[in-house]
Amino acid sequence: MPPPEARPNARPVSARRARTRQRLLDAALEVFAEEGFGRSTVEQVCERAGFTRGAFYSNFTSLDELFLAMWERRSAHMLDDLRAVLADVAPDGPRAALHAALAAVPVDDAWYRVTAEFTAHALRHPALRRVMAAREQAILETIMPVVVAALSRAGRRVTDEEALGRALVAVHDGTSVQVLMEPDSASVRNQREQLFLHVLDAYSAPSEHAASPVPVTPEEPQ
Amino acid sequence: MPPPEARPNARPVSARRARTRQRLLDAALEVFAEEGFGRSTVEQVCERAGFTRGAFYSNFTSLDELFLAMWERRSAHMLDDLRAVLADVAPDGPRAALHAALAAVPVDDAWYRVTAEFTAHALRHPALRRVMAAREQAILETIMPVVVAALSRAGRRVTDEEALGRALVAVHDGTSVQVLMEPDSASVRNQREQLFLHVLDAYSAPSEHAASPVPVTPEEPQ
DNA sequence: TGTACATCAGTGAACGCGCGTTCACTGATGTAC
DNA sequence: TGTACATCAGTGAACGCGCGTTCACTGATGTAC
Repeated sequence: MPPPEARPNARPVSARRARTRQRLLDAALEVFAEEGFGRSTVEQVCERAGFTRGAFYSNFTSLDELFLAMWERRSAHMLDDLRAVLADVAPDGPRAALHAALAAVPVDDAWYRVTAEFTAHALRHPALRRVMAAREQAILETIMPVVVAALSRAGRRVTDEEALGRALVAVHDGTSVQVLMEPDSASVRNQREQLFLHVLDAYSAPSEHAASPVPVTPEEPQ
Repeated sequence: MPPPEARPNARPVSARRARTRQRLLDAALEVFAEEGFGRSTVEQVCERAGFTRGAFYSNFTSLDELFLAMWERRSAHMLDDLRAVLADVAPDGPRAALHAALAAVPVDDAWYRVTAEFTAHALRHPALRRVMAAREQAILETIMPVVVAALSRAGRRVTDEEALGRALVAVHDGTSVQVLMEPDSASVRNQREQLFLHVLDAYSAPSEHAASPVPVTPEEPQ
């Protein structure tokens, strides 16, 4: 039976080594967020993590590899959080589910910067593009059952699941920048939420046997 | 009367100098798009433009300054294109206006990468953040009158212009990545267009005196 | 239109630093008995 | 539980390259007469 990580011929990773890797990965996120990926150096990451450069080369072959490892770990982690939150809080309908989801995936300055650069980088490298595509797929598989269920409880059925999923991701990405650019504006945050609700509405229809087939979109706040 | 560029004490820029600057700006876009901003060097930009590094320092003080100048020029140029196209093609209602606008702002791989990195960079530097905010404002002022007019011709009036404008920008940004990640997928492009139409619909209502107050969203293709 | 001179704009060589990458080493961790 | 040995994981010094930045220079452009 293969070891947990399923790497065929890999030696088991010692605890010390795992700690070192983790500290390098954490440092990488901080440095990349502050300096930008392209401007970050091996030296900076090692200094932040409290190691010499030799330690880096003993664990990774390049900054690119570290960047990818860090991004994958981190985004997998966020997806776990999202899953956990959605599993608990979903049952109260679309608005509650939306609030829970937005709380679970907070719009985070540092992470946004890193992901924006990773995206740009991925558009240049087919292998990374596949990584991003897989991640997006995982996101959709995580949220869509919950979205569908929450809408159903509100008396609405989803007309085109794929289109809705893509729309939600697009709205998330597109509005995140706006929130980050004007972090103190409550109206930007409200408009973001409204847009989500409008999209839920547009991609679902009243189900036939529903008690009260009302649209999801609530009174517009102002 | 101040010179065209309105720089108080600046000497007039010679034609030769203007050509050099322009070649450096063009080279910068190419190099930044290929290598990423952070990984680009003065040397690479100069080689691409056919100059020695001295020429660069005679025209700019840093790569940051070049990046900003290039981004501003380029995005101003795209905005001009958009304005021109919209001035001509708008009168046929929302769908035609949308098509015209999407054609005028093509989803361009190289430009997307550069803008993604510029955004990340701007989130780190308040001065650049202001530049981006001003650009966004200019975009809204350019498109919103046309959007409002086109909807009005379709018998609909906009309920919240600010919210609609922000929603359109967010949808543009968010769906652009998706199109670039799967450039050959017709359905991604269609879904992008559908989403735009849904948003136009959600943020407008039938006007009272309209002949035929129908929604903008057409039959769903599939 | 031609010549002399002044200023401008880009050249190319030089300097030095920061960093990537390597590697012989030492201290830490694990194992056998 | 203690000792001897083996392997692993990170250290730190060394090397060299690429690039940022400067600057004395030359050829290009403009101007006066």
